Amino acid sequence: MSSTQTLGTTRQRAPSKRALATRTRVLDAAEAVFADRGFDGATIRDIAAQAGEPVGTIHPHGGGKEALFHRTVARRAAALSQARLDALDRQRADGPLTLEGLLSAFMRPFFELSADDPRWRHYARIVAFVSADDRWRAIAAECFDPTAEIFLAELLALTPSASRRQAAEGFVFSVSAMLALLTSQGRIAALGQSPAPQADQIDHLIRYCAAGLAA
Amino acid sequence: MSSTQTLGTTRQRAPSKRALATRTRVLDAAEAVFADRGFDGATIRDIAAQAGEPVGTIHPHGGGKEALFHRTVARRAAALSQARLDALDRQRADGPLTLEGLLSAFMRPFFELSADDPRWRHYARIVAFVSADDRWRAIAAECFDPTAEIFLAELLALTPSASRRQAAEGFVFSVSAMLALLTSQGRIAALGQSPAPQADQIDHLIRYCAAGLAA
DNA sequence: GTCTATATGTAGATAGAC
DNA sequence: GTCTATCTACATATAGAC
Repeated sequence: MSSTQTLGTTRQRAPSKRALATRTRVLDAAEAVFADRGFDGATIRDIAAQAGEPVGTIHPHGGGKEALFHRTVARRAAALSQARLDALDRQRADGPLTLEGLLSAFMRPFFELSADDPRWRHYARIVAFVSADDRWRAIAAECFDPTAEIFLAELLALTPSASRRQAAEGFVFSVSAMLALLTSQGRIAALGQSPAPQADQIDHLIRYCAAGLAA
Repeated sequence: MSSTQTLGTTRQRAPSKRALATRTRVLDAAEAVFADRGFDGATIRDIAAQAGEPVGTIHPHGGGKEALFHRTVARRAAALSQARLDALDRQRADGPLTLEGLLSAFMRPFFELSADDPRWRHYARIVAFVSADDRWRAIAAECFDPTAEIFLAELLALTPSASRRQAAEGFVFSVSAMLALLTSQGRIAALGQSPAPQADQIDHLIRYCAAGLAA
């Protein structure tokens, strides 16, 4: 490939391929470090080292630590939402929606992506942080609430005896259980005294949440 | 009251009343600041300011930031465990133990203490941090696992068809739902679009978990 | 035991060369 | 756009006066 500076007439408006690649590496590195240490525990230097980039490169691409965190969360949010909504459509195509089907559409895509790609596993931990800490409420509202509203509306339709308030509580309980399964494998293994196949765990999670929501 | 230095024959082995009062204030302040900002976000200076003490006073009482965090978690752990075990005994006295009774004994004491005392509310947030982050596994193992084992054994007895592994998963799901209710009031209110009386929420939580565990 | 002052390291951010 | 070198601020921790 020729160098990027000899392209002649092309204006330098759009980021070059190389700049885009750097941005991706910086975001991947931020994802890994934020997942491992949390927002306050992570340092720009750690992220730069993980990305194999000099420290100064992080700021042009991230725009400060908070903005970098925001971008890290936002980057995969649309893909995650789309995977969930696609799964919901597929459940609907299979017949009338059930509680298990609804939960499956919400939860399974996350686990499938995490199984395929370690970066999605990092992302899952970051989602857990964002969901648990009111400090990131604005980010959660932007990235996750729209999809949550859709699933909550379906949940309300499936449990007509529940108030919206009760449905919201049950939804939050279920999401917290899902995030616990994604992030607390260590504790589960310690208490359970044996490793478990992931597929069984997910089936168990969905049964657990469906029964709880039905109650 | 007379000053502490004129007591004559008493050796200065045991901490003076004043020192004990300072220690209590330092731990209360640490509890509040750790709960608000997390371990990495909290600073010794914030804790000192909250306690109304000079910065240097924190180290003699806490022995470093990590040790101070450990002491903060450990201080109320015994009282919490005892409250849970007492509640379990009371449930047993009322007749054969049920799933709801077991969950009630584990969860209600925490909510009752939180309702009475804002410091217990801070403590609840810290417990959530410790439970969610593998970094504090050793502290969790020391402070919470012994009681968790007892309740897990009762749970296994009540659900004979479940393996230990499944019981442990269900237990972790239930604890995460409980902690979500303690820490995510903001998100629940936002999704639910109306405030909820706490008593109803706890009843709902216990019904939800009991149904999930029965599944 | 309590508090003041300070040592030491490292954080986030930026200015300016390439 | 990329990278080097550096600035400023504040973190934890401690040494030593009271």
